[in-house]
Amino acid sequence: MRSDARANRDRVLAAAEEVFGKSGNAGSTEEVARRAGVGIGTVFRHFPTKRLLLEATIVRHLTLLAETARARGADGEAGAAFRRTFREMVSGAPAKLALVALLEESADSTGPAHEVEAAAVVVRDAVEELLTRGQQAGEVRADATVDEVYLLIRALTNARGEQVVLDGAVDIVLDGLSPRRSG
Amino acid sequence: MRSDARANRDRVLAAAEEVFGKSGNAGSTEEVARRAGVGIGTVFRHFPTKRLLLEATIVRHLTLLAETARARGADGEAGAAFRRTFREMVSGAPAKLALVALLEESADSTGPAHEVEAAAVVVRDAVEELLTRGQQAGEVRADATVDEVYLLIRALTNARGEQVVLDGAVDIVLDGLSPRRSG
Amino acid sequence: MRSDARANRDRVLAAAEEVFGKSGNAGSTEEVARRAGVGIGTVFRHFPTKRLLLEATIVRHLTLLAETARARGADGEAGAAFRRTFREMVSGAPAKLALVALLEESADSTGPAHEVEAAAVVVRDAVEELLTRGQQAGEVRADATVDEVYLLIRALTNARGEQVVLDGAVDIVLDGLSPRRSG
Amino acid sequence: MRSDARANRDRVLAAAEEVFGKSGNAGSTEEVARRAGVGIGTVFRHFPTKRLLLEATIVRHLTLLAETARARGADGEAGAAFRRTFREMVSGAPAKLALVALLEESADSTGPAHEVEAAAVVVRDAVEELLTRGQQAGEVRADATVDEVYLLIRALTNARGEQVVLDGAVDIVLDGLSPRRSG
DNA sequence: GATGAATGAGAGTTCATTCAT
DNA sequence: CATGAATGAACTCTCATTCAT
Repeated sequence: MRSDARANRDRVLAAAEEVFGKSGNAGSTEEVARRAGVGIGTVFRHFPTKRLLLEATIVRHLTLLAETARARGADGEAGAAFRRTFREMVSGAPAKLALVALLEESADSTGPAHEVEAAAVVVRDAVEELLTRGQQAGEVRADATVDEVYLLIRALTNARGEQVVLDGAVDIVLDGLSPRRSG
Repeated sequence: MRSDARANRDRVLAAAEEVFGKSGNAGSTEEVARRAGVGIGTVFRHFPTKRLLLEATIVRHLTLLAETARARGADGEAGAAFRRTFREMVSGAPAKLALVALLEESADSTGPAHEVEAAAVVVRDAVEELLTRGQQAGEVRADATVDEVYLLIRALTNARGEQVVLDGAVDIVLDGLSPRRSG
Repeated sequence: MRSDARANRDRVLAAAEEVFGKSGNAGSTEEVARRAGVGIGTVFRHFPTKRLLLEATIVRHLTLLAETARARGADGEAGAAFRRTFREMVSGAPAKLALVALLEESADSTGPAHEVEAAAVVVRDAVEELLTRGQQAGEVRADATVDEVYLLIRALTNARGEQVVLDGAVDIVLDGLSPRRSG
Repeated sequence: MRSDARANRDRVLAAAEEVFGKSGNAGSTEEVARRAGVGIGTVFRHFPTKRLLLEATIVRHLTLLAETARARGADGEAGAAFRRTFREMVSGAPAKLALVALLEESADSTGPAHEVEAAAVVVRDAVEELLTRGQQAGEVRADATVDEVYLLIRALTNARGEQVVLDGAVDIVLDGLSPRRSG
């Protein structure tokens, strides 16, 4: 029955990403169970508290994000890879990075767990690698730091608005990240 | 006793801005009452539902924000005024514009009330005026739209991070908003 | 200023009869104040608890009822007077005697106050006089007791239904109260 | 655990009948839970709003009442069956039919739900059948309508008073319902 | 291991009552 | 005396968490 349990765990996590991604921390554990097609007890067997479920959801998402970033970064020219990945992280994962912000609302507020921080570091590292390669290729301004780029990604990820407006805003930011003229 | 009531109303609003600004919609009305130093009944006398309290808090904040923007915009040279105001809106009002996003989480989800939308329009108008004047002075890129600029402000306002990182990110964005070189 | 106070007291009582008559004990004291056109403080100055306001309302109503009964009873022939009064008490005072029942719902449930019982006794006495005179005139069955008649009045007073149905039911009861054939 | 749930549901309904029968709509759901020996959450799991609990209580009571009426009505001679059932409905179910009246007090006041109305119709139908049979047997006055009889039952059901007085009042009413002499 | 009924602390809201003005 | 703002206990309802089956 090990595979059943594993399958249930995954369905719960997928359901949790939907629910928390849409309704934030206000999404209920029962809603997660319903969408996963399991009983509420099963959710709590795998994730003993709501907080842990939220953390696992975030870790899962960040891990997928980092993998995508690495895969994209391997392809082709450095500057284009950086910009493509920047765009994808912002547009392709709507409201998901926002999950991280939810942890801060969480009652006990003991800050993100180690596992979450570790996963976030992996994402940051992926961004860093893309950024560094872009800068070395002279396609991204040299004085931009990973922290700044990562903050911009997070900020835009959470922004709500029409797609065309968001795309325009990303264009502006990427222009700001292009190499400076004189010096 | 009218002045007492008015004073209490203001204290409640100030407390609500703190509480909702920090904990989002998850912040409790009781916490607001506690911070305001009044009984729970007093909060509900002034704002019959939590939703209305949230809306009043947002309107108050947006109104102050618009006033600030207009005051700043009147001073001096157009491009500098635009950039100064952009910076102030992002840095000076941490996590406050985020309040607007909270309305979407609100249970009934009937969208923001008219008063809130009206207040948001006032802010957008203030931004628009600054943007237009900056563009006419040739200090801001001509193809940037208000919606894009407003989205960037909102996105950065909600971003969490160290002040120095945030400042750097704003620099990047303002660079992206500077006039394009050759067409 | 004594007359002002007296006038306010009366307006409050009249408002209370409306409110409690319609909404029962669920009617709020503030609603009473609003209808009376006075502040909530004024209501509590005259009637220190809701319970006392309710009792005073009932006493007022019962007193008026008894007066009406006595006035009616003085007119004309005994049997007709009895029947006319019976009808009027049932139809003319819809939902008002029901107020008495509300006392039993009242939280502390220490039973009706002495004043209320005294007023109820006056009503019962008025009914008794009418009944006795009707019986002495041979127009009402001799074996009917005051308690039974009074219970029938109270029961029908509280009954909800269309007027024509209520009238028919009263006819049936009055037939039951007419002298028995072979007795 | 299905049988436990069913048992709890029934205990809650029985407790609700007690509480609402005695204190009306003012009776609290917490009191119901206490009497049923379950947690407050259990009550709300079975009946998501107080209103629904009230309705279910009424439906249950009316259903039992109709069943009793039909069972009694099948036995023996028509006039006796009518009178026996009339007595039982009035005496055997003290303060319970009154529950129906409570719905009108209920906040939203959207009137009784369909289920409640349907159950009430069943009771009325049972009364109608007994009445018609009694009239056909010449044991009940021919001009009495179901509505009138049903109103009398409801009125007397709600009446408070000593048993012996109530019995006497019922005797009077049943006399009023006996066939008219020279009609 | 899975299930879902039961639990009860906590949140929003109401309202009788008090008291400063 | 009148007023109405302030108070807080109590109520309805939600939801994370537990546990018997």
